Amino acid sequence: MSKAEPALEDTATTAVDNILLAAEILFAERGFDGTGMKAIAQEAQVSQALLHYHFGTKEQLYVEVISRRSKKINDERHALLDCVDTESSTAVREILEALFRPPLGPAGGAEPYAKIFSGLVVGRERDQQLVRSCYDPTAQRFIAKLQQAIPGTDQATAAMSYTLALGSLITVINRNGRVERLMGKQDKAALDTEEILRKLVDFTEGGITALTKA
Amino acid sequence: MSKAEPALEDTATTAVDNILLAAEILFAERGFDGTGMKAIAQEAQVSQALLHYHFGTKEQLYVEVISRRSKKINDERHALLDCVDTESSTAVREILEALFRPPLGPAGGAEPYAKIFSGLVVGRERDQQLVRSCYDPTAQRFIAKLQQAIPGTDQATAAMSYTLALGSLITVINRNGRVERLMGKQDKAALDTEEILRKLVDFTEGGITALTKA
DNA sequence: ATGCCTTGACTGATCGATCAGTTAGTGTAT
DNA sequence: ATACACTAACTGATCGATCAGTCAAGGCAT
Repeated sequence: MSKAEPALEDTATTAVDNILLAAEILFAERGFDGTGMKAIAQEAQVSQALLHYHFGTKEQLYVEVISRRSKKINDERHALLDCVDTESSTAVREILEALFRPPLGPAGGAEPYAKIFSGLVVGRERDQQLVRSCYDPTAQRFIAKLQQAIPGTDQATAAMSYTLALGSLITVINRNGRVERLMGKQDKAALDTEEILRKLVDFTEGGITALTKA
Repeated sequence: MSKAEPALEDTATTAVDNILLAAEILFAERGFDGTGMKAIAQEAQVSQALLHYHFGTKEQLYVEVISRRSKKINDERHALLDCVDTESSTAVREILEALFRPPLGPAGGAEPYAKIFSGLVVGRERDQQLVRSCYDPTAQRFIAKLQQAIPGTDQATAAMSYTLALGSLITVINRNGRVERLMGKQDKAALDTEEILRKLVDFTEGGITALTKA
């Protein structure tokens, strides 16, 4: 009993984890400039000074939130992508599913991050270097895999395909209710994630086919 | 000569116009929370108090910037959309071009707004009501036109097509250089607007075809 | 001289960041 | 075992800077 055993620490999270979680939620809801260190500290139920003690500056905390979450997402993407057989007739669909499913958050708990993720795609200057370091390497892997799956596709076309497909994702990842509103749905129920994913893959596969045929 | 004639006011803009232009630029670069009224006043070369005199609050100034620019964009969209013959074989392509070309900014001067436009699509709570009032009516017109052009398409499918197509737009409207970077372009020249527009229409038309066939 | 613009000066509030100081745990010499 | 030294974790108080917004007064047409 002399040692603390981290194995059984279930809900008893550490202060650092509390801060990261609180920061992720608030950054997602209000953006970087809209979120105060005081609000994060209150949400995490720690003192504001502790945030600076652990992360230095607000910007470094922001970087930490994004780099950690992006690592989880991209690790999951890589695992799915490596399973794709580029010779298969459904290769493109599988590649797209590997691209879309992890950020759509089937592995629980990534929902608040979705807004940050979307924001990065259209991001300001601050975010662009983050995208470069956290997402560009993975993007290059997807682009290369697309070129393998569709013979005769140059990097420019594959990169454009990747970019446009990613754009389609971010309009449905947000879950702001606009799609349902434009659909004229009477039942207020949100769309099912699997259904969205299927339509997303249908749409982007059709788009890529059109682009690479042209 | 007793009246001010707005016809010949070329570069001699009014203070209100200067404020709106400065606000648009800064809101686009730094976002709502990242932009201070002092910075807008300096950019517009007027006093900070004048901003509050003309627009009341920062939020009202923001609304004014977006509602004015969105009106121009959507007026242009409506004009193009009304010219589309839904019986034509190229109807979908023409509809998509009507959707994409105005915000891509061929009519000069809309470039800084592109970042605001993108931000609205993935927007926070504040922006969602703005999207509803400024863009939803136009969106419904495009969705209805799509249903006319592709017989047998229900509103849900057309709305999903519209949403996904719009997502593709916002990744290329930003011009943050990522597409060129992922393409591995040696020449630092940015992509031509007309070329981007063509690929965008190719991609989204293929996607919509896939969605409506399914 | 009346009414619309425009301004400098200013307010209280909130921002991110820093500080000295407290607590708890750990190793170490006696 | 006991006393001491050192460190990581954490906090309350407070800093200067900046925030959006206010106000009385000046300029300047008609």
